[in-house]
Amino acid sequence: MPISAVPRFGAPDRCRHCTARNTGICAWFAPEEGREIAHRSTRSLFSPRSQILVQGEVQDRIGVIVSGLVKIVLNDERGEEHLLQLLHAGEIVGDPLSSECAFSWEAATEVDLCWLPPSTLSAATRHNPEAYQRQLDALLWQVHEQQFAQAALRGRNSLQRLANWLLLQLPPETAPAPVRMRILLTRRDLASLLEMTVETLCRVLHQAEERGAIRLVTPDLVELRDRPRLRLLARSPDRRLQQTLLRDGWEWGARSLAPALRAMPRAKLTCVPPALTEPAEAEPGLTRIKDVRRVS
Amino acid sequence: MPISAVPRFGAPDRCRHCTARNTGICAWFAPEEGREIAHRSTRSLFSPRSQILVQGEVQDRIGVIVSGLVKIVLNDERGEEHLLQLLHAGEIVGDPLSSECAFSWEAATEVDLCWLPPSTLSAATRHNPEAYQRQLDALLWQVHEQQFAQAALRGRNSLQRLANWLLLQLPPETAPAPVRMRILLTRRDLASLLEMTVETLCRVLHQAEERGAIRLVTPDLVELRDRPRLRLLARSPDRRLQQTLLRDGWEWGARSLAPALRAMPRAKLTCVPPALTEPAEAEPGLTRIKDVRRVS
DNA sequence: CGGTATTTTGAACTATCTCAACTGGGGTGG
DNA sequence: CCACCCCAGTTGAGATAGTTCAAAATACCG
Repeated sequence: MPISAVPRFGAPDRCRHCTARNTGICAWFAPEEGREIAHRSTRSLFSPRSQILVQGEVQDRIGVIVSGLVKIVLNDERGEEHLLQLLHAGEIVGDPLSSECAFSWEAATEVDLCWLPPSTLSAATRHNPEAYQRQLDALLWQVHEQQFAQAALRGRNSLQRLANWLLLQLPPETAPAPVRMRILLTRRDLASLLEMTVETLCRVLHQAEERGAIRLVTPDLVELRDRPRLRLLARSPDRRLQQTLLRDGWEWGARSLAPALRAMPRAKLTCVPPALTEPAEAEPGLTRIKDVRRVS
Repeated sequence: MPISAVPRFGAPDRCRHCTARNTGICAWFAPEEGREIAHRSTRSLFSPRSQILVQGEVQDRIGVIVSGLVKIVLNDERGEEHLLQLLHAGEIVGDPLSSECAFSWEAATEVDLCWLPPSTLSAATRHNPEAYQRQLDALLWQVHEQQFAQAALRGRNSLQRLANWLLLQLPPETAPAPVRMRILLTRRDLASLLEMTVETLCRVLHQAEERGAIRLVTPDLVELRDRPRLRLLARSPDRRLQQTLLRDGWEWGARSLAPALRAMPRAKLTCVPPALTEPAEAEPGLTRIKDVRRVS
């Protein structure tokens, strides 16, 4: 079913150089088990818009994302797509619980995927009690992540949702001067993720630019201009309340919400090292930008 | 902190007659463990609008809902409340992972809660490998539930969201003629859950009545008039998804296969036996209705 | 280059929100 | 027992954020 999948030849020690070997499920296994699994796993490449698992079809396997971004998509009967969640390197594609996919998994960027044999999970946990604990932690974290993501959409208008999302993607304050990020998602995908139309996303993006919070170097390259202002855009639009909330509200957000929120949808934008982007700006050839994207 | 909490005297065999003893976490323990836990657990009663755990405060314990509905509430910077999720009998209040509450847990109805000692969970799973599997299943289901709930809000207008929610609360097609349900949530809470204002909820509720899908016997008592029409109003984005939700939700609820699986949005309305509601309609005195509510 | 897909802009339209007033049940105190 | 108040629920009318449809501008690719 994955039309553009490109199966790679399997090597026993494939995992050794895998970038995902220390993250997520791959780190749960004991060394011997790891080798066994390495033998039975297969790798696939998916091109940007291809489907990995299709809603409604029967799945018999799960995969680990080695690189790239994967969308969890809900298709309604009008043909509309709803981007529910984004998955990053190290996270799991597919649903270990049910055999029939409730959603589709699609490649948002180019995706390198490592398929594990169907029974891997249960086998690993059977022999390795510690894997249980890890799996539990991972799931608990996922629940949290979902709750925070959901919370981030509530009671906010479009501009606030966008600003909030941008803030979450940004590198920390300590990053060197020209903070830049590449939006790896299409407008369509990002709009769907943030619960708005492409048109609204567009307007709101330029609104954030007009208000001096960011600059759009190219449609998919964002430069941070004024972090406090962006932070302001992400919060309450009500000016009267804004004042009072700058004291109390801030503490609130910082204390209870921020830690887990920051962990949330990172990497939908990817931070691009200044060294690589400078020349791209000097001569904004698009081939250059594509190269950068491949490198990162 | 729970102002209205009424601690009950502790009895060693308290669990024996507990309605939650076979659901959720309580079913995970081995008999001996169960007794040990029974000794160390405490019960509290919470009145409808009281807080059980407060966002931002440190929690050192988790509780099992014996009866009643508990809201997971997010307080944003403006002081607005956002109802993220509802929890039912047998489900867990509090977050086993982190010590500081990211959300508030509040009683939506009268709530009977059983507090477990902090280390209960880890202790149970340490001695009982099967508990791990159960915990995993419960969590996986919770992830599912969240995704479905989120999906149900997407790309739908207010009327569709309400109709969809009503459908999920309804007893199965096979139920006897006058299908009635009591809305246990206030308009405010339900509106928050469905992402709309109270006013919109009200209009949309009466819109569903005008279109002949339901009838509002009293503000909080709904009678199903025309299920297909209601389904039409919900304009289900994906038939398959809808079916999965309905089928699984009910089976799970009825048979209590996997404890946490009953977690579905069910029971925000409560199905009222016709025998009890008939007299209430004949003479719609509110005292009568209150009695019914207490009984159910 | 020329063609196609994506992004951006424009303008009319509409669902939902906001504010404000009204209702009716039911609890309270005289 | 009545008069009163209070609060959840309801209804109405104006304001508006966001959608929809349509078209221009720009990016992308052979």
